[in-house]
Amino acid sequence: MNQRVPVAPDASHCSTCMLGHVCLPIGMAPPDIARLDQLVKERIRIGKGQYLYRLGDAQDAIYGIRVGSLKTLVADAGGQVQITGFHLPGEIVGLDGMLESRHVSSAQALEDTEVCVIRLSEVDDIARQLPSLQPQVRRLMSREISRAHTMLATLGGMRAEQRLAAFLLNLSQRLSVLGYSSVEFVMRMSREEIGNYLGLTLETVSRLFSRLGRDGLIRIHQREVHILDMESLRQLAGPDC
Amino acid sequence: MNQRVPVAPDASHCSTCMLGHVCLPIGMAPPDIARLDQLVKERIRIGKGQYLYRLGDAQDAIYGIRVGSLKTLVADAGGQVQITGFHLPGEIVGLDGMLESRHVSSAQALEDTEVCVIRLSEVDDIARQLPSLQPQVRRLMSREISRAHTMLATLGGMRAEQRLAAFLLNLSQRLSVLGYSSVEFVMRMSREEIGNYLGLTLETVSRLFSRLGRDGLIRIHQREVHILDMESLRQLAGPDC
DNA sequence: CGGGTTATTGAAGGCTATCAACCAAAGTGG
DNA sequence: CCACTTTGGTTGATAGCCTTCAATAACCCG
Repeated sequence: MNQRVPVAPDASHCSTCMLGHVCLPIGMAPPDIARLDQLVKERIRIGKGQYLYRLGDAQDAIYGIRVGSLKTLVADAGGQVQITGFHLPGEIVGLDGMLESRHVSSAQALEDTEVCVIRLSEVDDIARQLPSLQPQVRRLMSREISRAHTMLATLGGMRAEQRLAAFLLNLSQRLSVLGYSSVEFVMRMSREEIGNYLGLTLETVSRLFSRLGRDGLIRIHQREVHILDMESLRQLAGPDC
Repeated sequence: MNQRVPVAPDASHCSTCMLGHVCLPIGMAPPDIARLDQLVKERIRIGKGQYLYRLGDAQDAIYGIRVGSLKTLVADAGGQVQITGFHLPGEIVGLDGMLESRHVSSAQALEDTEVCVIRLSEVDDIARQLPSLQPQVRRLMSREISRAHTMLATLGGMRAEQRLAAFLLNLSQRLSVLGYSSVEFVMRMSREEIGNYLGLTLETVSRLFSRLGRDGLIRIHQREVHILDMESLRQLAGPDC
């Protein structure tokens, strides 16, 4: 099951973490970042397929992904689920569910994953000596709102092929920020998960991947993707991406 | 244009506002709510069709709706827009765009509207004497994230008729919280706006309204709706709504 | 009252879901 | 080590939902 790991005194902290440029400290002044080091006192290791939290669990912390990846999902009473996001290292999950201090979604590991635990009570404590922390948390939440709104535009306004192109470009862009190749990567999620996320069936996803391959925009084998023609892919996805 | 109105000393404050049970103070202890009164020093009146803020505007405040209604929307470089929400009195808008202190969406009045201005700098000031304020703001943001995720599930997993039924039920429920009838109300938005919001064309929306009318679930004339069979409507929308 | 906006309705076609078969890879267990 | 099973992915045929194009009607506001 999930393994809770206290952070050793000599272990990597926010100020020395390689993900500092994308994670919680993003955009903060270096002296402020040093003060974040007290914030994370615990980490959690999650095996592939395990849950970091589930709908209904008490919520008193948010989580920064250190290694691995997660999907977040909501479920209705009928058991139908909707994947609301795929999350890579440096991203913060668990931002919903503060209304009732109870998670209204679940987070499941797509591979073996480790997250930093950021307790909200500590946030309020440390914010007394670090006034830039509260606005920072708001910024992170704001980013999640904005991300969800962009996703609404994708589901509401694009057709299947556009959605898939936008999905690939988004993944490519986020991986490149982390230092990985933007044209050659492995998708950690199944066709079914991609389809659910994009409001399509897995068959449609598979077909469209094949078509993008036939058209020479990508080369794809199972979950390994090569982007061969980034420009055409961008054109497909629309003016933004 | 928009009219900025200082809040008179004897005017209604959060502690005496009729919307206290749904707006920013929701769930806060009464003595804490009294302290919120210093938070709102200004209101803005917006005429129908006018914008409260637009994409790219500097952002340093959030807004609580006092009277009227708004839609929020995002736009891509190609000019395509996606409506991300319709907002009623008591709801807070402007929660996105904190990442760069610049709005990444726009908010437009569906009718003559008045909002309370909540400056974020004041939030951080007042929070020093009122520790429950920061968590409260996070709760509101968390609610918006959760709302967006629910909407993703609607767009990703439901067919047109279900989406429209869910839309009507959602509106009905929110209006009833405000003290209005839950079975008879006026929609302030056009068919096109509903369609955009739900990822449908305006023709599909119109057709489905007509069909729901023929089937006896609702009676509809232009923007006036009577819900005749709430139960069937719920059944249509799915297990939750 | 007229002009423009908004809503309704019809016909046709395309996109995507559904149903189904098949394949590949990875376990599983004897 | 090899059948057998399971899981995930690909591809085909068909149906149907929803969009698109189009025309008409109703409404609203100056």
